[in-house]
Amino acid sequence: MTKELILDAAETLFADSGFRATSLRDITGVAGVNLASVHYHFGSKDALLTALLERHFAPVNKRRIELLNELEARFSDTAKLEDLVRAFLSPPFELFAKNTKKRTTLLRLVGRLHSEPDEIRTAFTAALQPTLRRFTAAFNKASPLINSEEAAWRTQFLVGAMAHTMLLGQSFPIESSERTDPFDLLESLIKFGTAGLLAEKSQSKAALAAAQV
Amino acid sequence: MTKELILDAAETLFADSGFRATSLRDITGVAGVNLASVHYHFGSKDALLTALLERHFAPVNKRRIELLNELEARFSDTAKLEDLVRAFLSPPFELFAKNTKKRTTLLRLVGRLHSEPDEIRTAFTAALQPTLRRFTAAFNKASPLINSEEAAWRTQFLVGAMAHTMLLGQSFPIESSERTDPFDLLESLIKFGTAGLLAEKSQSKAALAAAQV
DNA sequence: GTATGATTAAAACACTCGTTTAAAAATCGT
DNA sequence: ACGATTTTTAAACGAGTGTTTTAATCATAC
Repeated sequence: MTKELILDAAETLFADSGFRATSLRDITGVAGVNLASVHYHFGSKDALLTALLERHFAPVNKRRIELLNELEARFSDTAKLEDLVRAFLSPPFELFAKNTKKRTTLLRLVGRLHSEPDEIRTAFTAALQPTLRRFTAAFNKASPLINSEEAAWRTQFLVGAMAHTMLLGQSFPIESSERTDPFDLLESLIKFGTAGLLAEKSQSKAALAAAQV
Repeated sequence: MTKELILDAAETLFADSGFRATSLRDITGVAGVNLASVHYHFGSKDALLTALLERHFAPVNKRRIELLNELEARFSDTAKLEDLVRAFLSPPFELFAKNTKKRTTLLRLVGRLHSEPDEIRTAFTAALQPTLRRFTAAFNKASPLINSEEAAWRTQFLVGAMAHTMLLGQSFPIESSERTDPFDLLESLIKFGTAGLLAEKSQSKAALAAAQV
């Protein structure tokens, strides 16, 4: 029980302020448990973060791969790019939809993790890497205008757009729109990313120079 | 002289490890100056960061607005979207190109600032906000398929893709490509962002539900 | 050359951090 | 009901933080 209290508190605080800026005393204070119980149950602050990631984000990547497998099985080698993008982006949004209490907390946490200092981010990034490789290959196959190197770059662009959007969370700095259904946001992101991935490749400066010879 | 040494060292260290994780002793150690000189010249660690931003990133936003003004003056109200995107994205890349010594350090620093904990990021984000508003309006005008709210969202997507890309910097996790000319990266990002901004708007779930009545 | 002001230097301050220790309390099987 | 195990508690440790203080050094003008 204490274990859950700690994880819940840590989730919120990490999402709000980041890993390094959140002290164990902050966490145990919010959770209403003793300071030492963190080390009793998890061993260290780093291990607490690992447990946190394991609890929520391992399932996200698993779900992504599931969806990708379904698409590839169904459409052999002609899966529509938009479906692929959706398979990549929707699992984290679904994740938070299930945890109605936390609302956008988890989304912000994911967004933030993408930009934590390197020592912290490494574990998170490493876990994402295999998933990214699969999707890069799938994007590349579904977007014939670009080569594999370009596909890898653009996948990173998509990850960046996603992470930044999640980090902003509910505090989206747009005056006009009070209606910020995260799933509308997801749909916009899918359209944006799909079009970006499909765009004609630009010629590199090196290629242009060679063409003029 | 000491002032410059401190700024240079802080730039690199902040870019590598983030603001919070970098101690003043780290900075003065690298700079080879006394610890107290930071407070003598800047007043505090926060003020040091402010000075850093002022030195490099105020010119970036100024340049963006300059380029935007030129485009709008030249093409009245039909500026090409790709040119607008280029006007927004290229100044930070030009910035680092001038500082040949530092290479991608500055780029990584900008990328990281977009995701520092809120207290730190606020100043940086606030400085970006007016620029973002101008570009959002310009994007909206040049991309007739989307409304102003959608344009604001997509501008944020673009910022996210840019920030993430800059943060990755030279350590781009792509095996195949050793040739990572940052300006090729910029061109790809422009193509990606332009296409994303031009994409047809998706119907929101609310709109779909209304249509079925 | 010496007085004046700007800069640097060394040391300490008050505080927070993650972590550890050791005792108290609670839980559970028998 | 008691003994064993798990969990919680309070207190402290050592290291590291930003900041301040005080004295020493430097540069510059008279």
